[in-house]
Amino acid sequence: MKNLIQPIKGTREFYPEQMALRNFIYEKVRAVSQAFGYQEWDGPYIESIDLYAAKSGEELVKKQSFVFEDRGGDLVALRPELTPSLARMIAARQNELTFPLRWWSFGPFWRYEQPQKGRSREFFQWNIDLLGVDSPEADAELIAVAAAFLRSVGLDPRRTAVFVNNRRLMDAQFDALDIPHEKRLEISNLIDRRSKMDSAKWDANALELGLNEKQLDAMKNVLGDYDLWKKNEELVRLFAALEALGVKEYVQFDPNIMRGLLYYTGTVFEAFEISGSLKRAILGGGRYDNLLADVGGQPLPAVGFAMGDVVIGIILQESGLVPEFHPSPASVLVTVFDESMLAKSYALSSTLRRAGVNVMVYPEPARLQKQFKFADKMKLRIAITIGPDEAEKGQVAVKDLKSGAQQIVPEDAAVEFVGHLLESQ
RNA sequence: GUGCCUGUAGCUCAACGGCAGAGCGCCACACUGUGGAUGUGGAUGUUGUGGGUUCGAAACCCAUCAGGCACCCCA
Repeated sequence: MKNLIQPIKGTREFYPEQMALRNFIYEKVRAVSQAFGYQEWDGPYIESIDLYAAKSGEELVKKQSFVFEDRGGDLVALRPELTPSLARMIAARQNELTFPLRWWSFGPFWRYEQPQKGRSREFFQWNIDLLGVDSPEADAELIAVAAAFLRSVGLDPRRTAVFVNNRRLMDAQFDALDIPHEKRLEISNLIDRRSKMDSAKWDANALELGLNEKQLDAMKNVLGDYDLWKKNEELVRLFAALEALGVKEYVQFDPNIMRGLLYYTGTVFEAFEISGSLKRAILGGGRYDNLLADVGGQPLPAVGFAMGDVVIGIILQESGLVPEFHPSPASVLVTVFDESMLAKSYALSSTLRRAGVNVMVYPEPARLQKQFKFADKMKLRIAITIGPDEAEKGQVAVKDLKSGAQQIVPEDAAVEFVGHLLESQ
């Protein structure tokens, strides 16, 4: 045991129970995506480093990507995000695709980070994007998709919320405060961290970045003004659309949401658990209208978001929202009484399978006690035994493991009897 | 890359300089044609690794590896 080679730091091992959670998230993601008419797609898992160097932030490419040299000497990266692949694939077929385009994807990504709660180096991410429409209503649709997902997994508005802001609105505030353009990125990053820092320290940092006292006070007024959205026509329309879409109770305006990524141009949003142990975004996204042109395509407006599987997985578990784990997909165990009964047991299992029942056969003769214990641990519904007594009369013993009742039925009636038992939940 | 914390049985942990233990789980039996409950018994460890201090180290010191948490960044 001590000599096991350890898995690579930050990678994920999905034992059946974790796999069930991953599949649960995937199923919910798919259902919501399809409910809004989005098409599933995927890109390559490895890409040339150049794809990211063109537009992703330096941090993401240089420090957070798994980069290596292939046998031809080219630098390739395990994809740290999907949007550049999306932009390229769309640009390559821009004249043949039918817009507006609604695409979603769920697949693995890699980032070289320090693993900690809510963060691993290998993770699955849901990406969903609407391309070709530039309107607050399109932004609202994506936020509605996010809210619909939260609702579908059982997270209600008391527990989770989507916080919305708008980059253009904030830029107008920066203009009004005479904050120079070259400082806005750092100040935005600082605003992003505001909820995690104590206020005195935050103030000190802001002054250090070059704000004067007057600007700092005015900035704090802006960041505390939760009615600021009423001054922005885009946000007024956005909230009207959210109300019509039936998700308004999930959404709040918050001027402190900035988001680090450089390419956002308008609406930005992030979903959080309101009172949980985790101060990490469940999902985040926004409008990015310049990206297609940046990678060499025709200009194309776009809005989308991404959700990692790690944070939502922790929240679902901590909230008790993960469905009960069923160790085995089978509902029936056919026991093996002894060597001479092996063939009969296999034959019965085959008959049941052809009738559409998921069936396991105990793989060797063993004490029935052991076999029933196994069936119990695997949470199977039914155990069937064919011993000498049954075999002699052409019968089988069917036991309902939930009620404990066992019934002897003719062999050729077994399929029907098992079917009834399984239907009776 | 920086800081703090933790590595003891399959799991959760105790022992904090003096014989390495408990609970859960596992296996067997009570009960050789039937699971969940109960009882009895049993197996499992180079105490992460390497070195040092000491009559004596799981414990103290150094190094190293691994993990967790936070910073950074972000899904």
